[in-house]
Amino acid sequence: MTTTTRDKMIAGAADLMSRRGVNATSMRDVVRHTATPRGSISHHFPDGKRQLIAEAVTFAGKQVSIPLEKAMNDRGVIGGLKAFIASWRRQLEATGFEAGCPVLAVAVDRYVGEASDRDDEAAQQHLLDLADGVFADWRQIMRAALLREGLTAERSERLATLVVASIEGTVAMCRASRSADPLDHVQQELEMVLTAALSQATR
Amino acid sequence: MTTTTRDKMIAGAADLMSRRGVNATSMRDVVRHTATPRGSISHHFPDGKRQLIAEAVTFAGKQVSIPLEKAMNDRGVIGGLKAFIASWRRQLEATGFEAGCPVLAVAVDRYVGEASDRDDEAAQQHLLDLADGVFADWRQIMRAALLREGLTAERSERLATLVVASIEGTVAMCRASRSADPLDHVQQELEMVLTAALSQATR
DNA sequence: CAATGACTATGACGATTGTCATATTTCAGC
DNA sequence: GCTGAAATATGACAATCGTCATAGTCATTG
Repeated sequence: MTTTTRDKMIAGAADLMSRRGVNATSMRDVVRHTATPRGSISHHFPDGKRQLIAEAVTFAGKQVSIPLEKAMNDRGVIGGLKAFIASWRRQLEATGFEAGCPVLAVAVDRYVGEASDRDDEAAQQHLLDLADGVFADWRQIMRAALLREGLTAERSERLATLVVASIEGTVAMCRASRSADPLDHVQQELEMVLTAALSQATR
Repeated sequence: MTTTTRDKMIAGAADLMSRRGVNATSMRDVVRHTATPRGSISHHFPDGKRQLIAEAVTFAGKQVSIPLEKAMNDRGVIGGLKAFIASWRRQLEATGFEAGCPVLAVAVDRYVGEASDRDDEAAQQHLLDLADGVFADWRQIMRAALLREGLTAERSERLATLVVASIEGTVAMCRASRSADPLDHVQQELEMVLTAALSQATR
């Protein structure tokens, strides 16, 4: 596969970003971590680090949204929620609570590029828009599943926002406390909220 | 006041961290932003940037927890929640959705210090512990208020975790989307969850 | 075989970083 | 007013950053 090097760089960047944040992940770290050639970075990503970050964000977004959508279709809203949370728990525990969410990292961390881009607000907003798009994507999957179960559009939107936001926050809290306890607590409460909303809708 | 310079540096660091993240905030930025003398930084913070970050985290933690605890005591759980969310909304809108939560920034962003500390895991954990302590502090205030209203210890702990985690995640999402809509949605749902839990407890 | 293109290797560049050493200033307390 | 400590100013240091230029390798074509 000719795109192996490029893909490894993107996946490695997403992984490092989820562990350290955007600015703490240097391109030299990426090539070290993925055992890829350093000279290829400007070849595969002519727009530099900003492009690599952007591709890492959309990559991480799809990596979550694709199985999430499948789980929602196969197992319903509650099953999809369980699968969503389980995947985050797996990532946290597999990395010793080192890796969080790379999309959240972009949403929190402001990328400080080369001197010419220091005040380039447009380029900055582009990364934020990408992160926002990923969140909106996840939210939309949740929202559609809730709609299918008979909830109103407004309620579905609100609950989807609550689910995505609370899980993102919880993952960060788990990383800080090196414990999955917050995830357990949030999972229980979210399941109660959704089951209550669903039973209320079909009543 | 002799501590004015020091305090301005801490507050400025917290502000910049909430806007850009930890690593995108340089000490030169802090002194530029706060109009404080650069030479004083090693005087007031002999342990360097790591100490400044640590003090900024605990400062930001108290800045939230003190009014939060007061609101919880004065206006009850729901009123306290409203005040909690309102303060975040104020900060987001006052800065044009630039400033998020500096504590979350520390929880997501890994500080990359000088070469001698690159592999110093202990010093790294210290900052994470501090962020975790702030989250635990906020959670504890919420938890105590719920306990006072008659909820069980387990339920109070779970709901407190949900509230803090979801709001942290929501603030980051608002920053990404440059909109307070997620905060509106989460606020409505959290209020419904808490009122339902309270009425269930006193029944 | 030649050659054309994609890909890799390596070193250098200016800029910025955190830190430190060394003045210089400020200002209580005597 | 003098003195000594606290605070501030300034410049330099090594290290690292993202980027780029140049040269080398390699495979797939004609």
